[in-house]
Amino acid sequence: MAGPKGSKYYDIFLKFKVWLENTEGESILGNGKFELIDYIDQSGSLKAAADRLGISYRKAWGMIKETEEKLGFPLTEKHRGGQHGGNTLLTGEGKELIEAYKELLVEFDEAIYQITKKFFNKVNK
Amino acid sequence: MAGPKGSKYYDIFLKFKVWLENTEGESILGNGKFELIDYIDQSGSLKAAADRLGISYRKAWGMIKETEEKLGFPLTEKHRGGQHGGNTLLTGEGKELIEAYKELLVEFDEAIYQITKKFFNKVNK
DNA sequence: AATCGATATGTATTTAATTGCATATGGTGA
DNA sequence: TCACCATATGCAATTAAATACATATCGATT
Repeated sequence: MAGPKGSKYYDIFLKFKVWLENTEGESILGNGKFELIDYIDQSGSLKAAADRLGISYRKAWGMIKETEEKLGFPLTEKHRGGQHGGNTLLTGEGKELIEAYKELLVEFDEAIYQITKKFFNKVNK
Repeated sequence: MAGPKGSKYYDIFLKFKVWLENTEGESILGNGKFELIDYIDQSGSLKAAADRLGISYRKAWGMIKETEEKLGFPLTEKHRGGQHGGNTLLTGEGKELIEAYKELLVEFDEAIYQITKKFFNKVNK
């Protein structure tokens, strides 16, 4: 980590996480679900997104369902049937959400840099 | 949340979390453990701190042990025996750590305020 | 109408995390 | 030296979370 080799917190790192929560304190979506939604957007398929994330289709499906239920509106538009079995696209809200989240992460990273630096300066020796 | 009543994300909140991690990606200490350490500092007793947090002594003891093992140095100084059974105090490192963490949280809160506001402005309506 | 592949979903299983239980240790003051 | 009470720690038990398994539905294309 920050600081010279051998300092107390040399191989300790400060990590952070952001997520959306409802009034009951239930997590609605964090990084994993954002990634899933992003991949759905890129591939047009829930199955493809699940494969890419290395999780089961069953799990990915459950993640989306749970998120949409808690949010109260859909992020995806699913179609089944057809020669290719079906597909999943993002709604306008879904697209807006991943865009906003990506920007959020960038800004978070920037803000955190200075804070982290200061923290380790204080604590390392 | 941010935005007028009735807006899409009206009762959705953006939350964050910070914690220390080692090179193996194991969590070393997050908010719960910081709180525990802070209460130990205030009370001079692991048991009192556990009671205040509403967790078992067994659990609190395990939290401290695990943290110190992963960190590689002690945050507490335990004494047992005596009329009152014993007590637990913070080491210099322990005190420094909770001080630094408290400041970190304040700075995080400040930084996040603007970012959160922007996020919900983008995404609400 | 038969095929194919993704969506849809209940149920069972396994694994991990938490909690609780029981019991030992140690030292000060009465 | 006995009682008291917090620290110390293994182990059982309970819960919760993640994964796997099985099976159904749907509709464009052939």
